[in-house]
Amino acid sequence: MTQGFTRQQVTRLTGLSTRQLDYWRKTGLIDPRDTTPGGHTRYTFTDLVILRAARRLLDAGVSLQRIRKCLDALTRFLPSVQHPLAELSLVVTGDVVLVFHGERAFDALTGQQWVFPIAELATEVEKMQQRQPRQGELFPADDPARETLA
Amino acid sequence: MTQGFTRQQVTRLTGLSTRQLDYWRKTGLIDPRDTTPGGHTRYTFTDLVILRAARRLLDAGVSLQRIRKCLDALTRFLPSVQHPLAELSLVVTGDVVLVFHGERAFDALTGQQWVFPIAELATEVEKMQQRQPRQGELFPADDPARETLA
DNA sequence: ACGCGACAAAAACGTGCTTTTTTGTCGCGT
DNA sequence: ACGCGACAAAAAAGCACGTTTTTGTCGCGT
Repeated sequence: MTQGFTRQQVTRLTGLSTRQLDYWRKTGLIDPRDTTPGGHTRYTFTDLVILRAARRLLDAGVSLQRIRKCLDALTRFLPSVQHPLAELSLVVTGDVVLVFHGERAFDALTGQQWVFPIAELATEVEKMQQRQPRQGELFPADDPARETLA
Repeated sequence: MTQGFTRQQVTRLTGLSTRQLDYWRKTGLIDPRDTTPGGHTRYTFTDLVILRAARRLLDAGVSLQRIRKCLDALTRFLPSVQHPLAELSLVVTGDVVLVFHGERAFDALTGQQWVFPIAELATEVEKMQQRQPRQGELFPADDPARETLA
């Protein structure tokens, strides 16, 4: 297998600058293990995927600080996922990153779930419509004490 | 069929206040047709669905101004969809509303598509890895004039 | 080539403030 | 009940500012 990617290889593969690579490594966004005896950095394949994703996020207008938080949150909310960015689908709009995991979607920062199958709303309202009283009859919305005579 | 929903019925079905209904109608977020000779408003079923959705969006922390823009954008980007809010799925996070239409997802405000199947990134990088030259060989990244002798 | 340090420009963030939007409440007439 | 108008509180948006983060560039040593 590969021994690890050099910095230049990574810049080619990701389109990131060496400056960014260094800074990101220094600030802890990634932590490639050093394998060269001379203290040179070697990036793993997983690092590559992460960096590639980060690049796209940047292009999408997501700031680096937000990306940091997202990555933090991902590993926090999905500890079972070994390589979050390789297994998940992200959707970015505006300044928010959504994570799709199976059927669920949630905010990558807060972990809050926010799925609205609006279609179900229609049926929901329809159902409420069914229970609508005929004319001027009030129905006991908040009267739990109302018991039928069993 | 129903002749149309009265204001009170709508407040019950949607959980919205009469004030909101009036204001929203006045500011053009909805436009129920008047059917009563006395000038009383009658809401259509579609209005109900829209209002119900708007309510949930509000609860989710989306401001009304954003909802306005979203509704505007929806009818603009998906003119083929007769009743957007009844056919689409929305995902809300933070201050953004995503629309899911079939396989695609895009920002409800800008219409910009932002889907990141990160998994495909892996294979993408893998492919680039394949084409990687052996040692210190430079490969002609931007040299289209390089022709083999055919 | 890589890693590091330093300087500076660009981008993003937070904060406090003002303006606009939205909502609640009351009242009056139909 | 509905619709409307008016006043005020709450919420959101916009804006200017200083601070922090991020990036580019240059240079030096390995």
